Amino acid sequence: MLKYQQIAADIEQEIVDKDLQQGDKLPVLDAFMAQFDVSKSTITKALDLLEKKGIVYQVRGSGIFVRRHKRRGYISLLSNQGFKKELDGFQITSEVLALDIRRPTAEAARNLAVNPEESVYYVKRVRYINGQTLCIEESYYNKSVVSYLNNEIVSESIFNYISDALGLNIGFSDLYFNVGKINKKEAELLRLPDASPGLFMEQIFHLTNGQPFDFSKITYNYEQSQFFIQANNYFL
Amino acid sequence: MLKYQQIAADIEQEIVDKDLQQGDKLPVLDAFMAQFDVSKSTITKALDLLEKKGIVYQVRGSGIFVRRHKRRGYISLLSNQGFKKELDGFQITSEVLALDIRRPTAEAARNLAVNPEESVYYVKRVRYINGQTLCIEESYYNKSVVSYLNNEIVSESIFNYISDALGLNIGFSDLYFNVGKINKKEAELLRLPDASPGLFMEQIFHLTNGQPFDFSKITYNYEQSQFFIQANNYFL
DNA sequence: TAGTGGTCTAGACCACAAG
DNA sequence: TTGTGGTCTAGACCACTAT
Repeated sequence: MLKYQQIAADIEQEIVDKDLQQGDKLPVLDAFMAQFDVSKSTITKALDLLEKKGIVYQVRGSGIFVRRHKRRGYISLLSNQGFKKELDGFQITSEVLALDIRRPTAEAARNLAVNPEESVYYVKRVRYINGQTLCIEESYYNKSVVSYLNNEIVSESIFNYISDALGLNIGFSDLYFNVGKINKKEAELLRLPDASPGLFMEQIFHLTNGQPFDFSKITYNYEQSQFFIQANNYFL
Repeated sequence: MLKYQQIAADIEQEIVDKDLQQGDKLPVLDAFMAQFDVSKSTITKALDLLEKKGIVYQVRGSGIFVRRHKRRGYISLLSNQGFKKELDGFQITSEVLALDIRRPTAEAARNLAVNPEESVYYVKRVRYINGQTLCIEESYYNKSVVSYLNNEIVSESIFNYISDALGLNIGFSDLYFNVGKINKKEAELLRLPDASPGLFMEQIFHLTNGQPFDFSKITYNYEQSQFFIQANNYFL
């Protein structure tokens, strides 16, 4: 692990351990430089990482402060990998409805940037949170990247498998969503009345080298769908 | 403007001018160093900024590539300032339903971190996109930050006023949302049937020094609500 | 092996905030 | 005025990709 990543992790851990709250001040740069025995740039890099993650904010001339939102049970749309951390204390399980190798839809082929003739993995799951339906998920995986999947893998965290077992590095993702009414089939799976509100999401995941490997379409149970985003204003 | 910001802006402009697409390769670092006559760190800083904005991705040992999503008409949830840029070609207008100074609700006071006795600006608007209802927006502004508002300002972009006229620096925001059914009052304003699906968003905006100054509750017309997010995987 | 991006340093200097 | 974070440099060295 790189120095600045380790330092960032240490500082983050310290925030958790000391249960620091929004607005609490962290030590000054000089203190961190001494503590970790590294140059100013390395500390800055570590803090920039924490800032990107939405954990601190830096104020010139003043100090470094903790950024911590207070609401629990919201799904973070930035931490990519589905749920996990944001929902600690919440139990996520999956029921696998389909797992096979097939031709992608035109839409899937386009989003995965693969030839429509080329087979892909298809996975359809219903996901549950504390026993209640959370969402229906249909995923297409580029087979030349994700070469093998089985029922066991697909019942657990597919992303853990991809990064840990396959050693692939997940880089970034594009996420689109809109709101509408669910159809009869979706209503059945989500155990909701027909034409209930629904959140429809599409997400394309890329490796760090830019290659798309996963195109997913997710329909959320509106009763369980609470999301949050921490945005930074790089935009001016 | 700082060197690295200017360089980032120049590179971004060049991507637009040359109409580069997702995956297109940019010049190598050495070329940029020569072109702008700055050190490697400065170029790296500029490219990191563009990476945070979701405009490029960098691949070690390979190069720097353009990242560009293809779908148009989606509202970016990361570029903070409501709409504007993402919706070029789309006309956004506002109808002001209320503008006054009042005691905040308990909820607004909590989110703005002000005393419940302390008056705040309250603004309620309906926003239209190409003449169709887009959303209902109720906003509370911390009066000790946003000291003055009038009907003219509030009919246009409040954020432009805050940054340009008041000279305040908008830093980051926390955004929460869920999906449900709109009530009768909301249905009227959005010109939708009662109990239509709706997206309910709450957003807290902070200055760069961390002070919250705007708490907004927004109800979106589900027919006009298409959103996108470009996420990076800093999370591992 | 050569090319390319990433990390890290030490230090000079700048810009903003607080007292 | 002092403290604090931010920018920028020049250069050494490292890690990954492509060929």
